[in-house]
Amino acid sequence: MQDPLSHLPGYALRRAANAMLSELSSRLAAVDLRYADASCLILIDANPAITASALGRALDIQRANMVPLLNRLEGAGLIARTPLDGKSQSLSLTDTGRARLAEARTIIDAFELDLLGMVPAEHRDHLLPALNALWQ
Amino acid sequence: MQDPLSHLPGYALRRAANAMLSELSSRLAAVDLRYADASCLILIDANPAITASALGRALDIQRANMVPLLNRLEGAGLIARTPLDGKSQSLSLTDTGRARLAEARTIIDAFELDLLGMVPAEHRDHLLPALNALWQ
DNA sequence: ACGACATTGTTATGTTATATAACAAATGGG
DNA sequence: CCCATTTGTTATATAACATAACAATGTCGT
Repeated sequence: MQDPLSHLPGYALRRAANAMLSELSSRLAAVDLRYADASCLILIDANPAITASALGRALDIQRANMVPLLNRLEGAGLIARTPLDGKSQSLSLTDTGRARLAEARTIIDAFELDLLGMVPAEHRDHLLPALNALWQ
Repeated sequence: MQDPLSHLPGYALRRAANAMLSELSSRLAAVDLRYADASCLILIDANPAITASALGRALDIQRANMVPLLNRLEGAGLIARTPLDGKSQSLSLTDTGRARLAEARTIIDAFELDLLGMVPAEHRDHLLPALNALWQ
């Protein structure tokens, strides 16, 4: 089968991201978290009292789409929303949330190692800077 | 803002792929094609009389999800489905499809150049092999 | 201090991509 | 020739992402 697509960086980027996301998602399912959930927990942990919209901006998720996401995390008892000034609300991890995040980190760290392990050594150190240049 | 996520290859991969896909999609909209449409046209062109399910396998798209995709391409007059053996059907580009593909190629080629141009020179040649190692 | 303007959280809604299960019809290997 | 597999298809569900609108609130310039 002729595959002219593999020569296109954009196509390879898409396929690689899909494969990665699918594998990571299934591993995170073991602790009942989605990819976006884990990202939120990590970012809230690193930025205590961050605002819902600031979190959305950091993750490039629209305000409107943060609502069901945060509802789910709050419903699972992982985060708490505290009114900040009548308009904004500050987000924080509950104890349960911190514990779950610790579990997620174990999974994620192992995953990232496996991911980099798939890349031939001579290309490995170039991957992260190259990828970050594409969006940051 | 603390951003522990940018250090994670998996996260960078996701963000880069999203940024790429969003930009390419909006450029392809100029010729009324989606990302998946363009991929199909390219692959059908490179593999004349390819079967619908073989195309789906090559693109990692489920058989069931190929149906609306191919319906759309056929409805737009870009491809033709020809019964092959009573069970399979062979796909081919119409003249309109070939012309549209030529337009798409111009857009895609320019896009891939721009994409690689965003990557610092010292990392550039490592991107494609690194990405392909992650899924192929 | 006030008024114009921007921001926040939210609801509602739509689209795209992707997943599974089921089906009839047809193929192909043993 | 039979049985497992493949093909195209329908129906359906979920996740991710987008837009528009809204009320309430904050902010900034004057």
